[in-house]
Amino acid sequence: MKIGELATTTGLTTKTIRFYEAEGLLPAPARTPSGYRAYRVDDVARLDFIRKAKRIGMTLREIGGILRLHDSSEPTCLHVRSLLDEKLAQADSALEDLRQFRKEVAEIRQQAGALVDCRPSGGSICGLIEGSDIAVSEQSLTWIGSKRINR
Amino acid sequence: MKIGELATTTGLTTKTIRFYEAEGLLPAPARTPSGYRAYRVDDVARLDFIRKAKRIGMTLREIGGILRLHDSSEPTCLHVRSLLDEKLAQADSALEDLRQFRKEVAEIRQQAGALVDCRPSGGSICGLIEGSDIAVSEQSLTWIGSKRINR
DNA sequence: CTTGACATTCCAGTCGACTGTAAGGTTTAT
DNA sequence: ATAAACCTTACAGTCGACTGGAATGTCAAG
Repeated sequence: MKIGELATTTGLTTKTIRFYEAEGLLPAPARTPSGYRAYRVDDVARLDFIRKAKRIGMTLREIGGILRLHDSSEPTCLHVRSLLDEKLAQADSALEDLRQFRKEVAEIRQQAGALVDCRPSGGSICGLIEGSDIAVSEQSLTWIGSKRINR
Repeated sequence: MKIGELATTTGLTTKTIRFYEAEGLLPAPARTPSGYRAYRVDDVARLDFIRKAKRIGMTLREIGGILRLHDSSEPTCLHVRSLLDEKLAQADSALEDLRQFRKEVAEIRQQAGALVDCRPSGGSICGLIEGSDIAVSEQSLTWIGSKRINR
C-alpha cells in the first residue's frame, strides 16, 4: 500500500502521514525499489488509533507516549486511564473558567445597556472596559480567540 | 517618561510595549535627543485599556479596531457592545462543546473500569480508544492542549 | 512518447502574542 | 573612570499540528 492509498483509507493527507512518521508516531515503512513508502495493514490501525486518540483530546506527544509503551509490549491501559483522568480534570477546570468568564462578560455587557457613547462613564477610551475588573484565567481566553494574557 | 517606567507603571514589559507600538496599538512616541522613547501620561491609560480589554477576551486585532475608532473621535460603544455579544456567543458555544466533550470522555473513562490490559477488548493498540466514537468540535480541544483535529 | 497522477525531499509558513538574544549606545552613581 | 542600569534595533524562536510550495522522480494508460 502506497502513501496515497493509506491516506484515503485513513482519511488523512499524505502530508500528515509523513509528518507523523517524522514525529516518531508511525514507524518508517519499507520502501519500494523506487523509494516509495510501502505500508502494511497494521499501519491503517495505527493511524486510526492516532485519529481516535486525538478526538478524545490527546496531544500527539501523549499519543506517542502510549504508542511507545505499546511498541515495547507493555500494557497501556493504566497509562491511558490516567491520561483520561487528566483530560477530565482539565475539562472541569476549563468549564469552571469558562462559566466565570461568561458571567463576567455578561455583566459588562449588561452595564453597556443602551449607551451610545461610553466615554462619559469615566474612562478615557471606553469606560465600560476601563471600569471592568475581571481576572479570568488564561485557559478561557485561549480558545475564545486570544492566545495569551500573561501580564 | 521612558519605556521602563511606563512598563513598571502598567505592569507590562518594555518588550511588550514596543511590540504594541509595532502592531499599531500604541502611537509612536516622541524621542529624546538620544533616541529614547518619551511617553506622555495618556499612554498609561491607553495601555491600561489594552490590558483590560485583553482580560475580557478581546484579541489585539479587536482592540486595535476599537482604538482606531477612538482615535478618529468616533464613539466606540456600539462596536464594543457587538464585540461583547460575540464573546458571549463564543463562550456559549464553547461551553456546549466542552460539556459534550467532558461527557464523552467520562463515558470512555468509565468503560476503562479496572481493566489492566485493554488490548483484549478488541483493539490492536488500545481497545478503549479504538472502540470510542466521539466527534467533538475543534473548539473544546484547542484549550485542552491539542491544537487541531482537522481530518 | 507523452500526459497526468502519483511519489520523493526539504524548507518555509501558519496562527497569536509575545519572548530571547545579540550587539551596540546612553545615563546615572560611585 | 568605570560599572550598573537603562535604552536602541533587528531578527529569530516559541507553542502545536500541520500545510504549502518548489524541484524532481516514477509509473500506468492511451
